[in-house]
Amino acid sequence: MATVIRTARERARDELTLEIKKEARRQLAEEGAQRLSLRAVARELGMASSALYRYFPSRDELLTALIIDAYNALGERAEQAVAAGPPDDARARWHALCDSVRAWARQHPHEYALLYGTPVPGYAAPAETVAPAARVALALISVLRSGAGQVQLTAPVRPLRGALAEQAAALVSAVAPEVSAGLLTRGLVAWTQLFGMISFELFGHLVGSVDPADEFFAHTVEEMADFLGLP
Amino acid sequence: MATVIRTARERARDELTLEIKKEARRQLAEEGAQRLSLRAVARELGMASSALYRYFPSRDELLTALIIDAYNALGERAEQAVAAGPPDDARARWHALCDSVRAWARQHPHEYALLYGTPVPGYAAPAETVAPAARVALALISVLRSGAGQVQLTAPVRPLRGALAEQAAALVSAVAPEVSAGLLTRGLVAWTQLFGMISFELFGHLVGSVDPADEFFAHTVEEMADFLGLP
DNA sequence: CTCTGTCAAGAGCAGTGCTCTCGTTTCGGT
DNA sequence: ACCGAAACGAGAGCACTGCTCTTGACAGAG
Repeated sequence: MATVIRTARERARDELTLEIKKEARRQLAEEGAQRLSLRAVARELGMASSALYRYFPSRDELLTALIIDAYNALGERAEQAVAAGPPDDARARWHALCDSVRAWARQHPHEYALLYGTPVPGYAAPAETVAPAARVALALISVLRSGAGQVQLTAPVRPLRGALAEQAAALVSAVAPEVSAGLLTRGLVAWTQLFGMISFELFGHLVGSVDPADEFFAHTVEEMADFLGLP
Repeated sequence: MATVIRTARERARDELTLEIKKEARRQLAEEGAQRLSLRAVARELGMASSALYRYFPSRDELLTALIIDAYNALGERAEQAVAAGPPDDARARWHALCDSVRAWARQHPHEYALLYGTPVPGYAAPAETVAPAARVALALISVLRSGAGQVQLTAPVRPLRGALAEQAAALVSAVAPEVSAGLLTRGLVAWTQLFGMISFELFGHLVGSVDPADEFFAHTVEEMADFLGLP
């Protein structure tokens, strides 16, 4: 196969592409996306800045590559956390999922900000990013599915009206046939709550109220598990 | 008073300061904070870029001024929405609060991103920003206080452990003496949920699931009202 | 009227993303 | 084995950016 018998040129190209992403990721982790500079990457790699354009057509493309890698890293971590939890304990899996996402975010704050912070102006997420981006959400849904049969809601879900009913039904039939539309909607609420809380913690909005946020986070995850009716 | 009898110089200075902020806000609203350029502001005002530094010592200082203005605009809008609601209907006030925040965010997406998106690298929020930033949270707490007596929780609040118990107690005694620590903690959960949901909507994370988000937002606000036990 | 502090403007520095050109190297087909 | 085409790295250069420093003009206070 052509993918196995590669010319020296192709091997060098692939290696350099990885090297560029590695150095870019290093600068991203240290300084943030805003200060990620193509020239600085080139300088660190000992090459001319113009040479980088043979590998990434623009700075945005390089950032997109980093975004995809970050989504996959976070998604993989979340999937592993869910898979490692006891199969019959949806609540434990929910905790594992939330903890893993928060831990990753705290370990990679700039990458988290790149994914869930302010989008780059005039930047439309390319189609290649949506699948990696969906992994965390799908992990959350897999938790709901694993506990779908034994869900015990303390309060009944308010009826879904109009467009929301259709959206929820479409999602149910697409990714979670054994979950009710009401429970899936609660999953969406918990999803936005999780990332809202993590963003507030990382972006400094909890300073002065519940910072450090470890116990607030643990408590909230538990309360949201109740909200989801997880057994 | 010296603030009334102002020299022509002082008046010109104040006017130009406002003019600069106005033009900067215009560019911010159009292009986002990332692309806000001091030189472009100066160009638009017909002055040299170096002259701007007599009014704002750096780009960050100008951004800080815009941040404070934005926090105040959002805070004022939220306070008015709460105040305009029926005094004896905490649930209606909660809806008004959430709707006003979302409406402002959708009308001023770049300013919202400046407040709740990725913080600028190496930028520590100056002390002048914390009071304006707290206004929305205080408006939320005022809703909790107005309904504190008649709260009916569908599920009891999980016990607060360790540091969280202390943090919640400190907040209660500082800003909401008639609210229980458990309810206030739920308020914090709803607070992070609200901004998480709005951020996801504005930053494009709801595309493909519940976009447009109007009905999802309304539904979630109602469910969170139940979560808070609002009458 | 003089003197002092404020002001706008211009030049300049160091940095950015990106483009174009120019030799050189490498690869695939003949 | 050769030769043209494609890929490559380097360099110069463009149009920007935030920011600093100097220079000369002007307004306000004594």
